[in-house]
This record gives sequence, structure tokens and C-alpha cells, in this order.
Amino acid sequence: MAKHLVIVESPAKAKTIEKFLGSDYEVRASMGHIMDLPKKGLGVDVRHRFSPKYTIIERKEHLIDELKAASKKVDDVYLAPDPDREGEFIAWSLKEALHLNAPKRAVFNEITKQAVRNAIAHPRQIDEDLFNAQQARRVLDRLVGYKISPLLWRRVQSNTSAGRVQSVALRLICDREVEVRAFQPEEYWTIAARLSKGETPPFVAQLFARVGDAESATSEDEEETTRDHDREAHERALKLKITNETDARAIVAQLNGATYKVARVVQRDVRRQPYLPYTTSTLQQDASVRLRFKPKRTMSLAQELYEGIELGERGHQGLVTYIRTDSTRISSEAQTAVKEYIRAHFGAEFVGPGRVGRQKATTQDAHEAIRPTDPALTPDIVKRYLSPDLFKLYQLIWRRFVASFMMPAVLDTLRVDIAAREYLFRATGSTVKFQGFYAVWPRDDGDEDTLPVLVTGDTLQLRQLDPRQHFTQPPPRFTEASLIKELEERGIGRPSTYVPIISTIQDRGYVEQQERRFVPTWLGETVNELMVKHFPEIVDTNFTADMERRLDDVEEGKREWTAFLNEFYERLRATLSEAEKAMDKVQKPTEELGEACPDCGRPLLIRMGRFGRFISCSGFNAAENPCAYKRSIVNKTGAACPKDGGDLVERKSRGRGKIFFGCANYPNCDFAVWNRPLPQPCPECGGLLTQANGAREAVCYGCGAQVAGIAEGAPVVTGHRAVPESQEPKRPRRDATRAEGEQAAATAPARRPRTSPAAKVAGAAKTRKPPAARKSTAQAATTTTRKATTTRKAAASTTRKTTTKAATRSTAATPRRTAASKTRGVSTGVES
DNA sequence: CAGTGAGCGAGCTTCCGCTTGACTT
Repeated sequence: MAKHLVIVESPAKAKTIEKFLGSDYEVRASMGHIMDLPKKGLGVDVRHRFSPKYTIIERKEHLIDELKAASKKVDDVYLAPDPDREGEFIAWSLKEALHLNAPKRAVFNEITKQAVRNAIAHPRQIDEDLFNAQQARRVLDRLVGYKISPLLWRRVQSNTSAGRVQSVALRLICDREVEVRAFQPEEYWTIAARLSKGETPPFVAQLFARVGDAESATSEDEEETTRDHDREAHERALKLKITNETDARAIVAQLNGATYKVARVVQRDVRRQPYLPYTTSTLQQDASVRLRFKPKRTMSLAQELYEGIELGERGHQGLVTYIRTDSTRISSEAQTAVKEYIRAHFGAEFVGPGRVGRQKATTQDAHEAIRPTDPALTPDIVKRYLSPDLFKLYQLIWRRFVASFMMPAVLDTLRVDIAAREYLFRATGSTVKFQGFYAVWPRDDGDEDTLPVLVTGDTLQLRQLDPRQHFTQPPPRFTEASLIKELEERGIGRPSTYVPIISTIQDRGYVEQQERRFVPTWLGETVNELMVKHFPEIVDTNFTADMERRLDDVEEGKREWTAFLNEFYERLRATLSEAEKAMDKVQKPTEELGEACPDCGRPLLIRMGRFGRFISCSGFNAAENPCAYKRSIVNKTGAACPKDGGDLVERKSRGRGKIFFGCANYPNCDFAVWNRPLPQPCPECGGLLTQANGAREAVCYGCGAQVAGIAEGAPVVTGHRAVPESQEPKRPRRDATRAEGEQAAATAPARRPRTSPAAKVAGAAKTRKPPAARKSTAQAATTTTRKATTTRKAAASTTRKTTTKAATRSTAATPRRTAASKTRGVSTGVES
């Protein structure tokens, strides 16, 4: 019989800890919060020190009864929720709900035997200040959400909401949309030269400067002593900007007969540091980019890895540590284990120091980074027990962690400037001199581009000059992953809320996804404008960071939580009453369609409805002879209905608004599918093809044939979506090339200065180079992977931008319940 | 898996953060 009861938050954690503590301890889970403010009503007495009314969370009663019963059977109870604000509140809640007399508070921020035993051996009391900081956070969020939302209901529409986090997320998306709309593409040209030295394979150099423009070329000595950003600034000054075809052709003409001479060769060793282990946010981002998992999918897979997998004879085992964390910290036990693993499998020279991530103001550090629980469980070992997607995610986490404790990679890089008349070309190349963490982690693009051996004064042969037109690109709209990244960097939201935030702004109808990117709706823009105008403090992107600073003071006992709230609420009350007066009721916009109603002849209108825009008769409200004619604005797919040959059109389901595809002749024809129908017929049976696997392949609705490469060979031509999702090109932000059929530049780097549209000079040359340094031949070879260099059709990057708006929109009949005979399918040019 | 608008007036909506299943789309 157990003598002690330990309560933690997560059941998986409970299982692990029970093993550490032995049979005297029973370990149970609270499953997160058990008490909260009531769902209905404010639940806060703003006139009496913000006194909160806490209630047991629905569906938690039964659990609490169980815990209560368990607590009666033991000598003492250890409250061991996470060591952060929320955890302290859960501990307090448990004390209240279970009517505990003198519970002990145990805290550990890593799940290791030593840390857990130590925590149980040295319990403390519930920390009043930490608990108060949570109350302050909770009450502030309640006040913001439950005070502002009702104003929106009255002035905009029902079921809308505002909040400290969601309103900023919406604002980021709206601000970006403004930038995208205001963006003016600028033309620029690059000129690449294919050069060779004697018989060696040719390489590519990019034109980057005109010597005559500079006072003098930088000497090599200066070069080496100048800091990188100074040098870049200098080079920008030299940099040649070609803005039109005439100039480009003129330069090409001059360069065609020129002599190409190596003017300068700079050889340097460059160290590439490994990345830090994953936090929730970085895992979501990386899984999105590398595996194309949505954050929601990533979390659900990660949860499975965390809860444990049946590993044959090894039994049930949790494969990764806790998955909702903001920390890159690694327990010393795990550090020892991974270093030992690296030493044994790669050699001592591969063992690195491990990097320490910077702590941000908002970091709570309650858990370790996301890492494999045991580095010896390699992806290869566990592969047979995992589904393909689970395996991919585990492999990503495993590699990232092991890499983070390996040595930096050392690159032997070469930068070669080539003079031709007064122009300078540049080629860069690099070879891996020491693999370091590249032994387990895919290397970055460009780290293996090589050049022939070149010496100053060498004369080179020009093989080809390649002038190319480009246009600067607008900043990209947010994806789920890039929005999470932005929020995380600003300290907005928590690991457990990144995914729900995305759901919220979609469920409210504030934003929609187009080609995986967020576009605000009319409602979203309207709500955002009202928030920016009337509640600028709340939607200020620094609001949360400021709040956190003040909460720190509360945690440290330097400030009363009620004083903090008082100060905030005074301002909120003032802005609320101001907004109440100044905020007008929003009128939903309507516009003339420019077409007569087929029923009564009055003009048709485009109205804003609950589900977006639709067409209705302006005589809807007429005193005499009112007319209820209406129809939807629909997108055609270009495919025909296999039942009756009607157009298959995009529809939105009720509720969540998930898109499906139905026959335009509904309800006379009820054909509908989830997958997007493709215009081209099945090559096997001539039946209806539908997109599958994110457009990588197609499946025939008729005969079930799977067709690969459909998307590659023949793009969807409905005009609505020229570039299917999975083909969406990764491209440098402002550097899409227009040359059709040519290879685009390397895949987009994570960060590129937005201000510099000039072509990237580096990383263009690809020929063999006699290895300056022999590559390390560690056993790593088997686990080494190479990041596939994605070369995509450059055409795609421009089509995406130019054709998405030139969609073939047409209307199709929407039946009226009363008079189905009046349905019509008329093509209109409805576009904003 | 197929809605939508005005006005009447009732009654409803809403926040963020911590955890998993038990529910049907």
C-alpha cells in the first residue's frame, strides 16, 4: 500500500515518475488545470480587489473525486505540477479542491531519477507570489476578452471575439496583407557567366560590381580586418544595379569579347554551428518546412512519441521528453548520455560542448528541450515500430538533439573575384573540411558547391553569358508555421496555445488560408481596424512583453497582483467607455454586380454574408413586390460532374467551413467529393481524377487508379489555383526569376534582408574541386543524409503571384427552396 | 457535404493556458 501520493499534470509523466519513486508512492495526474473562472460571466469582482470566482472545470469532477479518495488513503500528498505560474496555480487548486491540510509542493524541471527524488526530498510550500502572478495573468486575459468581445457583438456581429493573443495574431496577418497590397515589384537583372579554366569543368560566376564606380577596390588586408557587416555595406555601395533589359544587353555586349581574369582569391575556413535542440515552436516550424506537417499534426504525432510506443521486447517506452516547452535546456544526465553516444559512434573529435540557448524574458523553462529520452534508441532501431510519419518526426528530433552536442562543421570556402573590363564577377565555393554535426544533420544548401583551383592572374574562358530578368517579390504572407514563429519571437502565446490560436482566428472567420497562407477576410480586417483604432494598447505587439515584465515583479514579491491589475484596468475602463461612444455600428459592404435580377429585373447586389460574399436581389426588402432571388459566388474546378456533366464547384461545409467539391446542379444532382477534382480525365478509364496526397498524385474517382506526376506535368488550369499546394515554390523573398524553364536560385534561406533585391552572388558555382581537405570518414556515413536541393520551375514562382487573382470565377446556380425552377448558372466577372 | 440579407426581440456568443481522451464531422 502506497504511503505517499504525488500529483503531477500529465499521466505519461506520472507513469515515468512512479518508476523512479518505488512502491511507497502512488503517482496520479491532474490532466492540466482543474479550476478556472466560470465560462459564463466575468467571474471577477472588479470592485473588490479583482476577487476571482474559481469553479471546478466541467468534466473534472469525477477526476477530483478520485484524487480526493486517493489522498485519504495516504500519509501525505506531494503536489508536483510544473514549476511555473500555471503549475503553481494547479497546485493551489488541488489543495482547495481536495481539501488538503498541509500538502507539500515538490518541483522539478527535468524528469530524471535524481531530479525527481531530490524534489520529493526537499518539498516547499505553495509560492504565494507565483500563484498571484498567475491570477493576475488570468484575470487580465478575462477582462480583455470578456469586456471587449461584447462590444464587437454589438457593433460588428455575433460570435466575434478579441483577446490579448488572438487580436495580435490577427493584426500581424492584416499588417502583412497591407504590405503585400502596397508592394510595387521592381525589375532587375542579373548576369551570370559560365567560365572555365583550361580543361576543368565550367563554373558559374555572377556579375556584382563595376570597378569604375568605386574609389578603389578593397585590398585584401583591409578585407580581413573589416567586420562582415561593414564589408557588406561597402559592397552594396559598389554593387551594380541593372534595372532594364537595354542596360543588361549593353553590358552583355561589352562583356562578350572581354578577357576574364582572376582578380582576387580569398580562402577562409568557416565554422557552422549546430542548431539548438527543439522547443515546441522550432519543432513546429521545422516539421512544417522539412516534413510539410501542419503544426497540429506535428503536435499530435509528438504526443504519441511522448506517451510511448510499444517497442517489442523493450516494452512500452516514451521516446521523447515533454513536447510543450519553451526551453532549450538539456539535463546533465542527458548531456552525458548523448556525449557518450557521439564518442562511441563518431569519435571523440565529434563531441561538442553543446550550446546554451538564450533565455528570453518570457521563457518559463519548466521543462527541458524536446529530445529523445535515450539517444541510443536511434531512428534505425525504432523504425520498425513506428508509422512512417512518426518515424520522420522522431528522426528529426533525434538528429537535431544529437547534432546539437556535436562539433561545428568546418567549411573550406573560396571566394573568387573575376575581372572583365571594368566589371567584377564573383564565384563562391566551399567544401566540407570537417563534418562535425553534418554527420547527422542535413547540411545547408551551398555548403558543397565547389570551384576549380584558381590563382590570381589566371585567364579564364567565357563559355556563356546569361542575362536574366527578375522582379522583387512582396513579403510572403504568413503560414501557420511562420505565424507561430513570429508570435513566439514576440513572446505572445505559449507552447500549449500556438495551435489553438490558429484555430481561433479561423473559426471566428477572421482569416482564411489560400495556398497554405493566411489572408484576412472582410470581417478580420474590420475587427482589426476597430481594435487598432480603439484599443491600440491591447493590439500593440509589445503588450504581452510589458505584461510579462510586470508579472515578474509580482512573482518576485515586489508588487501586489491587484495593484498591477488596478493600473491596467483603469486604462481599459477608460478606453472601453471611449470606444462605446466612438465606435459606430459597422455596415456590411454591398456593391452593385452590374447585372439585372433574372426574376424581377432590379439590379443585383454582392452582399457580405455569414459565409462570405454572395449575390442577391436589391429588391429583397422592397415594400412592393419583394424579391428573394439569390445565388452563390462559386469557383469552378474545371472538372465535370461524373453523374450529370455539370460543373464541379468549390463549396464550404457548414460549421468549420471545410472546402469540398460538389456539382453545380445541386440539389438536382448530389454528387460531392472532398478531394479537389482535376480537369484532366483519368488516363486509365477516362473517369474523374481528384487530387490526393497534397497534389503529389491523383486518384481516379471511377476506377481508383493512382496517377503520379499529374501536378508536375500539367498544372491545373482552372485559373483558380495555377500552382497546387505541394508545388508552391520555395523562393528567395524578392528574388524570383522570370526566365521560364530555368532553374530558380537555391531554396529560400530562412532570413534574407528584405531591403536588398540584388542577386545573391554566393553559392552559384558547381563543379568538382580537388578536395583541399579530405572528408572525414567517420562511421557517420550511414546516418549522414543530404538535404535534397530542390530545383523548381521558376515559372511557378511568378505564375503564383500573377494568376491567383486572375481566377476564372463564375457563378453557378444556388437553388431556392421554394422555386428550384428559377436556378441559373450565369458566368460573371465578379472580382474585387 | 450544400448557409448567407433587414428588422422585430429573445437568448446566445467571448478570454488564455494547462492537460487528455471521448466525442462525431
